[in-house]
Amino acid sequence: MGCKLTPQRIAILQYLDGNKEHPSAEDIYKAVRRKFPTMSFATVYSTLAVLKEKKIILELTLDPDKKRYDPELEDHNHMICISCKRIIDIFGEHSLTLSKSERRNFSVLNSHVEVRGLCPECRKTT
Amino acid sequence: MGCKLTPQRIAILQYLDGNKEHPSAEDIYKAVRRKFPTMSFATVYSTLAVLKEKKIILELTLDPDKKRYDPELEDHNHMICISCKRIIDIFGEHSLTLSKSERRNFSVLNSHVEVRGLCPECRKTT
DNA sequence: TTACTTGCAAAAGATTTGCAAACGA
DNA sequence: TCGTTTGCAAATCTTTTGCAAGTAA
Repeated sequence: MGCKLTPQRIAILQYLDGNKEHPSAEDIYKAVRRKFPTMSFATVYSTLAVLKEKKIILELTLDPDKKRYDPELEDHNHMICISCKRIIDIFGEHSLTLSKSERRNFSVLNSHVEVRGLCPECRKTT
Repeated sequence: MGCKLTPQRIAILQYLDGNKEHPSAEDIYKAVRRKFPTMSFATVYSTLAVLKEKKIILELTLDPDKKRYDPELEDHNHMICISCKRIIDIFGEHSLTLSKSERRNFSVLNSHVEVRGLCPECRKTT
């Protein structure tokens, strides 16, 4: 993988693999600490930094409170529930029309749609 | 305006009016403190909370480091330079196709496109 | 072996809160 | 006047960093 596969990193990778929850660093810390009681936040953050750099996971910024992480690599977008902060993947198409000067001036790496709203559960409650 | 128009709030509003910089709370604090040397962070944050709630400004979450604020109320999207963190408005059209079940389950309040890339200045340098 | 990684604690940075004094309506 | 707002400091929360000890390759 281009970096040392320590047991801690393997545990984090296993927790993230196929995970649709878009967990925060703390969620990951709490979950993985069950296997590794000595696991520290520093290790979680440094592992996330490595995985992010190697493009094995995405760091999401749509939750205003904290960063969330996503192991889904297929191109997709997200919905966030403004009430419970649950994040849901969206795989539909999306398009954005950029003006000529925008396309000329800004070199685009990627684009991402954030949909804000209420999830089914919170819609019932409110 | 439905809340007390204190000189501090007026100064913050004036600083934000027509501002295309997408300033952070600290940017606003530094700028407005020139007029009000006693201005505190607490006042900036509480004013921003009021303006946000009254939908007079938008709180942007696309800068991973801190929240940024935008007085532009017309529907638009944003580009962020991953190098210098400059945020630029985009007024083009955008569309996102949601599946039937997505539309049925999630009540959408708004959607927003974040484009990541390099701004003209940073593209030259890199 | 050895450079990379871990774990702890402390630090940093952004944001929030408690509360008494000040003030706009 | 009176309820809201300010300003200060302290607190909170997330994330980062320094460093000695441990470990994968």
